[in-house]
Amino acid sequence: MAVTIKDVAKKANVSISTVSRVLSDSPKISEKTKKHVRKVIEELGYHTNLNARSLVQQTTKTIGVVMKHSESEAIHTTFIPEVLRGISYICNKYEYSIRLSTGESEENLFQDVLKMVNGKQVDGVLVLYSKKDDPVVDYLIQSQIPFVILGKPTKDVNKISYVDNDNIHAAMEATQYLIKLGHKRIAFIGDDNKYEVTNARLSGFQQSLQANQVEVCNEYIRNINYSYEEGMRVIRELMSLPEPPTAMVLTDDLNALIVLSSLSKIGLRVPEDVSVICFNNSTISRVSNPRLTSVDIQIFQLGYEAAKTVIEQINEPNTLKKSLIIPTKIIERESCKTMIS
Amino acid sequence: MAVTIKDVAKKANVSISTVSRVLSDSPKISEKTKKHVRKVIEELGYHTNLNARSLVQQTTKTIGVVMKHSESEAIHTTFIPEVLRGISYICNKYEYSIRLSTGESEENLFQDVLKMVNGKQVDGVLVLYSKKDDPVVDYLIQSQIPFVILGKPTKDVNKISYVDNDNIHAAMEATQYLIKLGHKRIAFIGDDNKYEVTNARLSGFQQSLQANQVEVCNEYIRNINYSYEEGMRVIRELMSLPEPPTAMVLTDDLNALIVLSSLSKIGLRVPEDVSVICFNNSTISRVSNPRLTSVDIQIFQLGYEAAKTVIEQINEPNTLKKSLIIPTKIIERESCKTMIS
DNA sequence: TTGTACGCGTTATCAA
DNA sequence: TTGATAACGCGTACAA
Repeated sequence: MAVTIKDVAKKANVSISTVSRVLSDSPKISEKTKKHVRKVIEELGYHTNLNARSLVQQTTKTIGVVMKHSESEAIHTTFIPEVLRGISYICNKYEYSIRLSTGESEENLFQDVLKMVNGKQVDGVLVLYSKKDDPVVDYLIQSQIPFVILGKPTKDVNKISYVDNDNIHAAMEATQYLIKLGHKRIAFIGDDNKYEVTNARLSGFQQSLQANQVEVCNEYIRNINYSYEEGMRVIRELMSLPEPPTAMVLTDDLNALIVLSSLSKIGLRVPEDVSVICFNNSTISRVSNPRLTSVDIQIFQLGYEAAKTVIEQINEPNTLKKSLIIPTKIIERESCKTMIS
Repeated sequence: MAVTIKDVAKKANVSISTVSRVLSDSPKISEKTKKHVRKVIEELGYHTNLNARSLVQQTTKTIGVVMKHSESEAIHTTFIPEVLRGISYICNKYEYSIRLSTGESEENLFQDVLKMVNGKQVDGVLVLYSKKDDPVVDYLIQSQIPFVILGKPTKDVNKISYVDNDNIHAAMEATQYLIKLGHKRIAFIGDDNKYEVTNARLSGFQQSLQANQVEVCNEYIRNINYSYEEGMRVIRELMSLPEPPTAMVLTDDLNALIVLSSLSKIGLRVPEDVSVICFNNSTISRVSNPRLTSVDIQIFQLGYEAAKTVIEQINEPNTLKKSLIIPTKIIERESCKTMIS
């Protein structure tokens, strides 16, 4: 059995409470006994049992991080490690720990969340996605636990704190960027439209076209879900249309990589034959061939602010729900070109 | 305050212990009272406080997962989400939770680990990397907590359970593969050589050359650490050598992507001018242009088995330390070609 | 400034 | 088949 506060007390010839007070550096304890007790703590190699502390303090100093469920292989490869970095940065700073909740299926994930909040294992929760009719979010609202969504809530917006980009606006800008280059036949290739991000970006795309009196052509709106084969097929179809697109906006740079390859396979060059702009600006954008012009959504910052907001909500539970929009920025590289008409 | 077992007991007119027994579905309780108590539990919305349970049972049913520290931006992008998938799969299956330990700096990470194992917040630990003189591992050994390394330990091999590929062998095979295609001037481009993987792969590379009486040329051994600029520089240098390499083995496919771009920039084609084989076989390998011949190290499986081993060690602490080697396989795609001499 | 005693929410042992 | 009660390890009023 591990060494407890009792053992320290006994060996130091003081009471348990004294030890406890030394641990929390209470000002009511003389420097002398502090020194003494600390020495004993050192000698015995004592460490406080965080479970016991949680039990009495009714707080865990840990947040639950809920990822997309992973039954599909398409965990957003470029996204996860980077948000995790942002989240970790804050958690380290505020001395919070992270409990990770993945889950094979949606049901599985839900149970996992249920368990950790019902089981009082976390003080707050950070949900890394947003989608319609998510039981997880419904439950979190009802449970009253502080939580924030990384993404735009699909409902109950005023009951939920969230951190997000303005994806509609960002997509408008991206589309606008292509239009300014003279493109009129612009395709939109999304990924998993179960999630709100994709929908928001599509919406922005469409709005931008309309705002610029460019005809929105439904044939140009496609979806490849991180599948190479699907990408090949879609690109082939798109480019063999009577009026093939001259530019494309992609919702993720991994998908953009697929499109780059597909285009190359059928002998088309980027940006000479078709311009490509994508979202996320992950490492992939920076190293592909050609390097991709990409909308930087500031993934690290997203994680950083989201985690920070969770902790704020924990510490001031009655504060208003807050929403934070992280700015985006188009990083120009080599994949877009003026349309010569 | 949340509803506790006491509240249930009171409302159901039974003792606390009866409720507890119902909770664990003890056979000593009559079906009748079980039904009754369960109904009350339902009505009150009672949920077990897992901290309290951990306290008395001296077990947490959670494992700590230690990632590389993240001060560098180069969290191995392609690796993390996929191992996490494997780990999650097992954790869900065995009803374990995951506590994630990242950390800005090495020191930071170390403190994090210290806290979670000293604080009795985890039953076991999974370290997702291996490197020399790692204080984390030293501490884990000394602390007696069950743990496993995903990677090859640098020392104390018989005190440590680990799951790994045979990276030396895998690198030999990859190199051999190029040699069989007729290549003699083969470069090796690694990534962060702080970690054991890179070293093992380099070693295998060198051994293979020697075994095949191919001269090992130190100028051919390089290191680009997920840096595009560095990649450009190295490739330029390499290819302007009097005798430039005709083939390369890369330790990661993200780096391979950089090399692909660099090569293209200076007008060299893959595989016509230089063959490229890489490790990890992530999505990137499958979608790049050309698609990369890659050593599949089975990342999911790695995570799966590692997590499983941790749980086994937890449940049978006195069993021998076990090491598991996950087989690798070269996935042939488009980036290698016979050398025409 | 320090000690006593109780409570946090469970599980487990021993009686009944 | 059920109930009291003692742990588990810690924090904290209250008392001294």
